[in-house]
Amino acid sequence: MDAETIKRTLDGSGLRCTPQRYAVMAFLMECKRHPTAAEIFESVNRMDPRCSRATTYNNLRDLVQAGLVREVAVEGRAARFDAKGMRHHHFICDRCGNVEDIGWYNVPRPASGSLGKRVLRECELIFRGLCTKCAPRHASG
Amino acid sequence: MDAETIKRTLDGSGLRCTPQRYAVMAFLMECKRHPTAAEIFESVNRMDPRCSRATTYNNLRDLVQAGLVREVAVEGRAARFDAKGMRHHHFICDRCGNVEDIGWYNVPRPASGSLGKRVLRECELIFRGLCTKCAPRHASG
DNA sequence: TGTCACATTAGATATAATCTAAATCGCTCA
DNA sequence: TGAGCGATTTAGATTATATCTAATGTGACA
Repeated sequence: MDAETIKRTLDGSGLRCTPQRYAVMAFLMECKRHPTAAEIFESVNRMDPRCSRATTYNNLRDLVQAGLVREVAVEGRAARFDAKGMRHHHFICDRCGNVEDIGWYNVPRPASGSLGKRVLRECELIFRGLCTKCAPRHASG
Repeated sequence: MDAETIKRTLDGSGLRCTPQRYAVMAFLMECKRHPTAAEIFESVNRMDPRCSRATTYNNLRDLVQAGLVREVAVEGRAARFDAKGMRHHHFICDRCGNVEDIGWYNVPRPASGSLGKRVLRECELIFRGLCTKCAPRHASG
């Protein structure tokens, strides 16, 4: 994922490509995990101390609003973030709260009657259980 | 939903049926909305000032752990709660954060290969968009 | 009635996220 | 090049949400 691609992605969404915003987006794009805002801040700030906490949160908000990044709320824990690359669903570990990708497959929409006058924008599938790390641990104790 | 049913439900989950716990459970069972913890506390506390904030949160945690209540995390907002009655999916309004029920229908599980060694416990569908209240407001301004 | 585990409490504390007001950046246009 | 100006950034305060603590209460049962 080269710098030019990220710059063009930001430009295409009407977001100026500032060093801080670039750093947040680049980090999310190369990050295999689904980091929390605090993790993103730490990581980006370590690489470039010019990026403050507020800026990290501001940029995450902007990126989510622009549709470039997805925010995943997790019960009782900090939200996780995720650059929208290939479509996928999410698996959330009940034990450690980690969020992982599950390959995308089509989900049947609800009957139009059950939506009423609501405007449907997105439709996502969330799986819950124990992740690979937590499953054996849980089994033994 | 009579008192005896609630008492039996709690007993059946190994939870003592205290007045506070009963009040939280009863409120959730008769509540059509999906209230936040703060709303549950206010409502229950108004009816019976003996139920403190900590107790409300403690009991919500216990009820969720016992599988009687579902917690729904909402991006950027307080979590919502929901007595598990009939199975259903959820619609979350992007604008006001309200959570509403969508009639349940079967969701195809992921291919076992994509789950790896994960232990799958639940599988839920989340719809996002604008609720009935917010849709017209949004269209006009 | 005494005991013990479970429950509850008020208020302090922790955690996550946002707000504020001032400073700075970096386009655009001349 | 440089003035104007809206977008962006900043440190730290503040808010919102939830949990913890240590003392107290409660009820089933011997």
